[in-house]
Amino acid sequence: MLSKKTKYGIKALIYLSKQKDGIPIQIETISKNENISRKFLESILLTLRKNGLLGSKKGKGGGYYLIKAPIDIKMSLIMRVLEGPIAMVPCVSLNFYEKCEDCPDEDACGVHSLMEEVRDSTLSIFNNKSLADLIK
Amino acid sequence: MLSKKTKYGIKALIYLSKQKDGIPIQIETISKNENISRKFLESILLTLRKNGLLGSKKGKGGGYYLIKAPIDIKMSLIMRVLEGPIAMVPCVSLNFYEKCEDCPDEDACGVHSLMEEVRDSTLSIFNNKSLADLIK
DNA sequence: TTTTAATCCTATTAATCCTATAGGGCAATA
DNA sequence: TATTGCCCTATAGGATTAATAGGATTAAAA
Repeated sequence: MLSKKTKYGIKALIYLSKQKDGIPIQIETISKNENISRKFLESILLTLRKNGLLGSKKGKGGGYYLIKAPIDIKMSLIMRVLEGPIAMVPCVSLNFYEKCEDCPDEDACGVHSLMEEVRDSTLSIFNNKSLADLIK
Repeated sequence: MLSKKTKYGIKALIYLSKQKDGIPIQIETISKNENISRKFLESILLTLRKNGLLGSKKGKGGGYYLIKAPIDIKMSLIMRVLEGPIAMVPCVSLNFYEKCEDCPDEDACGVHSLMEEVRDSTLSIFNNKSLADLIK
């Protein structure tokens, strides 16, 4: 299930996509327009900035803005930054791989190969969708 | 991320698939062979039984057994029973639908249609895999 | 130079969900 | 009727998520 963090983050990104390029938008503005808790949103925007999705400007007239064009922001990146691994099990995760301690042989594991399939199909969707595709 | 409940449940189902049909296997046996906490496994097998995946026999010589052949048990059912909705958001869930309280128009929502795609592709994998496919 | 308006950052709380355990009840078999 | 093993509910503890608090820092404007 999608966390609220991810949901709020995507909403904020969509909101920013609709603004004029480069003009900083304040947290408060997004918070009110999208009905998201001010402080919670603050921490979300911070991680989006730290992961290179947003730029910010401090002080009066400051705020957040998109660094790249919406069409150049893949959904797979957004999902990884906000939600974490796309795979359902760590042992098939490309970016967050971890071995199962209880599984002697990954290649022989039925769950492993099943989850690999799921990962591939999900990933191909997220890789082929950009933030721009969410705005219609 | 897949919960331990689901992981344990699948392991137990695989274990039962490998047994002779209809012979009840005790919780204790599965617990020891698959290294799963006895009591936790007990509650998992109970939900599998209540959802029509397993049968049980009480008393001496009792235990759990598969009701259907592994090939007739779709992974989509197993996932729904153990993990819950397959969709990432309730508003695109087929079996556990819930309206987003913050979204005025689902058809205009970009997240909605994106998650519908993800659901469809995941579901088509789970619908086309059975428990039998996990055993190789 | 002072005020004001913003983000930045860390810490903490509150709530929820997940994992695991406890203990007795109930049914079937021998 | 004793024993075996599932049935069921309750609950504890921990991890994660969601939200809040408060001040530090930076930049623009008065």
